[in-house]
Amino acid sequence: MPDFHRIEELPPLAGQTVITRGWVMTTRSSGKIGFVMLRDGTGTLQVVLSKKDVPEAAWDGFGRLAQETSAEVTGTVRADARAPGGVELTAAELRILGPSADFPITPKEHGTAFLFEHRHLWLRSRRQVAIARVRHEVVQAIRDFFYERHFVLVDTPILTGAIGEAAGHLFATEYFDLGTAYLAQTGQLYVEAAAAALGKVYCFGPTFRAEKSKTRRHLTEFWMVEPEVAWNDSDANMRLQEEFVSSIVARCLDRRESELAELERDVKPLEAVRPPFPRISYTDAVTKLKTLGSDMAWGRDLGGDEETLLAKQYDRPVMVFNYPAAVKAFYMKENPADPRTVLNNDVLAPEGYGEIIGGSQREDDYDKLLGRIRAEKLPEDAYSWYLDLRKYGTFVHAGFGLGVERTVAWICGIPHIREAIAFPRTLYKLWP
RNA sequence: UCCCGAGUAGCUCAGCUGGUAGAGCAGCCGGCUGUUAACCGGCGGGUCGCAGGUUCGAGUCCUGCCUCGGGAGCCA
Repeated sequence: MPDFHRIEELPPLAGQTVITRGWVMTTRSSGKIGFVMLRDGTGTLQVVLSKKDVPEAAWDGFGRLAQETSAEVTGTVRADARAPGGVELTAAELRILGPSADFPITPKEHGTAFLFEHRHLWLRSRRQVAIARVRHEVVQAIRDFFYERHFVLVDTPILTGAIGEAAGHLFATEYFDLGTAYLAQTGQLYVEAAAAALGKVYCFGPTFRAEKSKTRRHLTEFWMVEPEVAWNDSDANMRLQEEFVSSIVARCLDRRESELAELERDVKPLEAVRPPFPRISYTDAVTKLKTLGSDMAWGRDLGGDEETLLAKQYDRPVMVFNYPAAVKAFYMKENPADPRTVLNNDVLAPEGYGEIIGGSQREDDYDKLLGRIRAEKLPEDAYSWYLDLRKYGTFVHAGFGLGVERTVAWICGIPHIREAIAFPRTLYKLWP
């Protein structure tokens, strides 16, 4: 295989003769001169062919190029103000590697239904490439953040027995002679066990929810990162969250500027994302929502409308803490100052993107936890190992979960979470 | 599951109080030596989501169904 260059490597090579490969985006011709926009995932390149300067076979090949034909071009790198990107390739030779006819996604408008039916091909578009690169940066920023702070990655099981909150919202599958297994909707309970072993841990993997959600904020399969820290209380948990979110955003602003520009993302709101984030108790939030015209009542969970209304009041993510125990999960620690509430918090992203984090201090009192399990009629046997964590050296600890796709959608400024993952899984999408 | 909305050419859509199907783009053919979603000329392209009903006549009106999109609930 001959040595070749990726498009991103070409700008410093002006004057040199190189080989490059890629896929055709568009072609244009003015009779005896031809232009090809080539992309290879690292960048885009304009290739110029002059009929009199290339072999007949190469000129003939130019005529057979169609959208998404893959081709190899040999030519001279040349700086030219007329070329998009400032550098173009004057072709000496062109070879078709893979023909393409009638590519379904044309450079015109398409509806989302059509695009998602062709998701495997839509991924090649500029916007989708930019989103994929931002997502990659978000994931790397997450891993680096925890690595630098000496957290240990613990991979939690995807197949689990009956555990978690409500089994009706889990995907079920046969599991040999052990009955039904469920796809995990959280790694949190396992990561709590690991926190007692390793101190600061996190899990990062796919999560599954069988809810029949039909909104721009929901997927049935999504990626979630869940840190859990021994000896952190709810307040320390919130400080970790704001530092975490701020570092992810800063990293994208620093290293994915061109992708955000490609997505036409206004980065002003992102630049404001710095600690400290505003904090408001659930109770104060209810009062505030009422003054803003909402019919919100104490005791109800915040709905999408309430979250958006509240988040609009701030220029950065807002933390809402200490919700009523009745609307929250059994494992959240009771608030000693007001037992009607628990020591938890959500982080609401600005610009209407909603909840990107849900977290809490965990109930570390054996009897109180057992009481909650019984009150919610959860299978006590299934939670015996979880109760053990409170039996053998119980410890103050807290953690949270951040939804990767919601975070990516917010940072990219895209309207629908489905574009934030390569192959989204929703109520009606299992293919491709 | 509930509430809205949409299904017409490969794609995006138009089609008026009912009169027998239209545009742009894509594709194909031809022209052009600097194009930027190039441009100019020409050509082909339809089970109007499905089934039934009203009517002399239905893309258009009525009923049912199907598919998809948005929202609610649930949550990250």
